[in-house]
Amino acid sequence: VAGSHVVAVLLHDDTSGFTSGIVGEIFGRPAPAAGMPWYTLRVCAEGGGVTMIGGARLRTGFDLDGLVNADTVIVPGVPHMSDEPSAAAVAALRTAHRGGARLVSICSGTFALAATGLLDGRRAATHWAEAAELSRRHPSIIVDQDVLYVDDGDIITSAGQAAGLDLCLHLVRRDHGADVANRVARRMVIPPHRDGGQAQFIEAPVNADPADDRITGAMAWASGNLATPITVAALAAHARMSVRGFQRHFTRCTGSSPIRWLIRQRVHASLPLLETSDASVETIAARVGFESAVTFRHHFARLMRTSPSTYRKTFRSGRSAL
DNA sequence: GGGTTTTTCCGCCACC
DNA sequence: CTGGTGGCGGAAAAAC
Repeated sequence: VAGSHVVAVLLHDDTSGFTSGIVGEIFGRPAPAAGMPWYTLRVCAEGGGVTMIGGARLRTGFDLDGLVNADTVIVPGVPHMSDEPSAAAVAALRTAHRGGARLVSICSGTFALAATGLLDGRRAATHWAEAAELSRRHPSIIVDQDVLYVDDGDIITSAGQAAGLDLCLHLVRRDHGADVANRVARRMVIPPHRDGGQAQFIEAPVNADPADDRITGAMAWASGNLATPITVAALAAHARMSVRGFQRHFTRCTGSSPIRWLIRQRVHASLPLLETSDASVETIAARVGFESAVTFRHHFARLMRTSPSTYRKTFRSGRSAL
């Protein structure tokens, strides 16, 4: 598509403004750098308007026709989204998908995508409290309860309302690279990437475990010192725990083991370097804390499904026209 | 790519 | 008895 990438957000009654606001903040604001291809946002609703939580009414600039020729269609969740969406909305989503649009849902918006049948046999995420209901209604969908979002190529689903933020940043990363996504994240004053499970949010988010502070403290220390070799023993020492206890607490509050988390951090830190610097792969490997380039390539390939050098080439040769 | 060494993981048990 | 902690050792993974 020449020119601007069209993002259509499809609202439903009882929208809170929060999720649609996320979409607006990321896709509705100007590009982080002048002159680059960016997004055009269309806010759409069946009938040209929706009710909002608290009794407000929102009139949108587009009806379902706003989905026509969109490159991305985003459906934010609302309470009771699990009610069957209208036939017209389902048809519009199907048509958009057939026309090449990627379909995106936030939180319970996944139910609307599920109603199109396009998710059958594929992996999807939704809010943890509604995962069971989604499985019951659409048994062929593989509901992943352990992630913030699932990117299945042309269909991308996210777990909770705030996970929609992670997902939208992920889309920017996919379209324009990690460096641009990081700049958008910085503008919004949020961390550029959150890892892993919603598991950490499921159990007792209210009763904060004092051990979590020591874990996050160790994580912060590691993030700031990625360039140096870091052992699990050193992390445990920073958390003032035994290695065994540290591993236990880390997996509980993070959903992944310490070393896996660390490797992800290192790979993520390498992305902007690959995109914007001319440093060799070896140099970058060292800068993000891998002891050898071989190890770096190994983990990069496992997580990104490409090699560091082809990743670099992809973002050098104007992939952002997507 | 395959083999060796080192590190991490995790079940188990003992302890508080 | 419950619920958390540390240490040990074999299995698995990572680094070389």
